[in-house]
Formats: sequence, structure tokens, C-alpha cells
Amino acid sequence: MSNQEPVELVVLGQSDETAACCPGLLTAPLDEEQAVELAKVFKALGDPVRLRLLSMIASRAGGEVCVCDLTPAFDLSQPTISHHLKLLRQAGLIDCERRGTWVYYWLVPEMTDRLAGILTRPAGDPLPNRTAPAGTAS
Amino acid sequence: MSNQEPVELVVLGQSDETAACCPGLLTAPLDEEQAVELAKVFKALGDPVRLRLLSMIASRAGGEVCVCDLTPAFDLSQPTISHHLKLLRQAGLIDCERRGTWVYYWLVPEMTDRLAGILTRPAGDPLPNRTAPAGTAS
DNA sequence: GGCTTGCATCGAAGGATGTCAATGCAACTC
DNA sequence: GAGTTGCATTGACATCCTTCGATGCAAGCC
Repeated sequence: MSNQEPVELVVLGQSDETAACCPGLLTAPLDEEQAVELAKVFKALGDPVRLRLLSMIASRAGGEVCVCDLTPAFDLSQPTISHHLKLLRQAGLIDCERRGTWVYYWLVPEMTDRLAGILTRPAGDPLPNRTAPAGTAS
Repeated sequence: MSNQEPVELVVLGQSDETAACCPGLLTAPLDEEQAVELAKVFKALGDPVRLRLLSMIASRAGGEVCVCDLTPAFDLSQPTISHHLKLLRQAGLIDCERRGTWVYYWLVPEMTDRLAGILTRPAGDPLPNRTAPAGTAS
């Protein structure tokens, strides 16, 4: 289950040029290819249901959640939840494994770590005091 | 320009209960309302064009970029770029100001900081060694 | 005033996305 | 084996998103 589809994103175990990547979104202009890859991950986070699924999975004590615990938490059909889980998995944010009748999901913390890093600006960045951009115009 | 539409998201200057929010996505299950608000921001990041726009704006030396410098960097029409900038602005990720003929955009670092925080897991989190989930099943 | 330039807004068109009921399939129970 | 349960996949449908050309509007220039 964890390794049957070749579709998974590889923003993580990236190769060479993209590995040099991630000084972060905020320090140098992203090139087209990097942007396309990153956008897939953010798009996966761009839905309330998926965000709640991810947080339910991530905050679970044992680190894993059975789908049977996730589905009833929503007012949505089982196929819909299954679909959202699939998208999160394809984005590399979670992974899963079947154990007997049940399927368990867990967070891939390397991916959220990476996103956090990408959104973090370099240490001594001034935070320009733009509290009042002033009436230069408008 | 910075303050004409009441549409802007307020995931930032949030009020009370949501202010207590943000121990982060990864530590406690998100409630519905938080998820909806957060999803809007991530959705804004879920497009390659917007990611590139954001990174071009964020990584700019002076901290600001004129639209006239952004538009020619893409193979897209001017209205399309304008639309993407609007979405980024509504998400609270950037802001802008008109100066004479030109409009300048800049990053709202508080928002990216907040996102980074949301995606950061608590310090001593074990990073479960799931390198090989083993053949428990599948 | 009239003209030009820079950018936003307005429809419209096509594709992508979220959702569901129906179905398929694996595993467990009898 | 037959039946049941847990989850994924399929196909259909409504909605949303991205993109465009056309247009509007503000600001500077003649």
C-alpha cells in the first residue's frame, strides 16, 4: 500500500538541483518546475476536510489513525473521505498501511517540516514596519 | 487600496478563541471553522503562478515589486496576473498600494510566519522511525 | 481637453474539483 | 463455500477555478 503507485510526489527525496532548493519560497524566486511541485502539496492542504483529516492524523497519540475512526467524524460519505485521504497521500503528506481488515494512516513529518522551512524567512529578516503604509497614495 | 474591501481574511488579527488557536495543525484536531479559514490561505498557495508571484514579491530586495515587473515574467495575460494577485491579497499573504501610475505589492510576513508555525510540530516530537513500515501486512 | 499607459474588473469558456451512489475487492467469520 | 465488514475505485453531476478578450478607470503627458 505504501509503495504501489508511482504517482507520489517527490518534493521530498528530491534530486540534485531541486535538492539545493528550499532556501525557501521567500528568499529567491521559485522557478516554474519547483512552483508546480510545491503547488501540488499546498493544493492538497487547500481544503477544509483535508486539513481536518491531516490534523486528526497528525495529532493522534499513537501516531496512527484507522480510517474507521476518521470517516464518522465528518458529514461526508465514505468514498469522499477515501478520496481526500488519497489526495493527501499523493501529496506526500501522509502514508498508510493495511493491517487485516483495517487501514491505518500516519503523518509524514518530513513533508510538513519541509513546508514549514519553505515558509520561514531567513533569521535576521527585518519585518519592515509597514503598519501604516502611509498615504503616499490612495 | 490596502483597506477598501471587507473581504480580507482575518486569520491573522484573529479574535479570542481563534487567537488561542495555532498550537498548530499537527498537535490538536482542527475544528471546522479553523479549517475553513486556513484552507483559504493554503488554497491561495496551491497554484504555481501564485507561488511564483509570491516568491518574486517576497524575495525582492526593496521588499516591494511593481506589477509592471511581475506581469512580463509570465506567459499569461495581464488580467490573469491581476486576478492571481488579488487572490493572494485576499488570502492576506500580500498587500499593495498605488503610487501614481504604478501599483506596488509586498509580502505580509506575519502570514507566512503563521503558516510556518502551524506546520511546525512541537520541539521534542519523536519522528517515528517508519523508514520501513515492515511487512505487517500488504 | 484629448491621448496614452498601468492596472483592475467584467463576462464567458473550458477544465479541474468535491461529492455522491453504485460497485469492487480484500480479509475476516461462520 | 457464503455472508459480512472495511475501504478503494468508478462514473456522473454540480460547482468552482483558471484563463482570456473586452472594457473601465486612474494618473500622467501633450
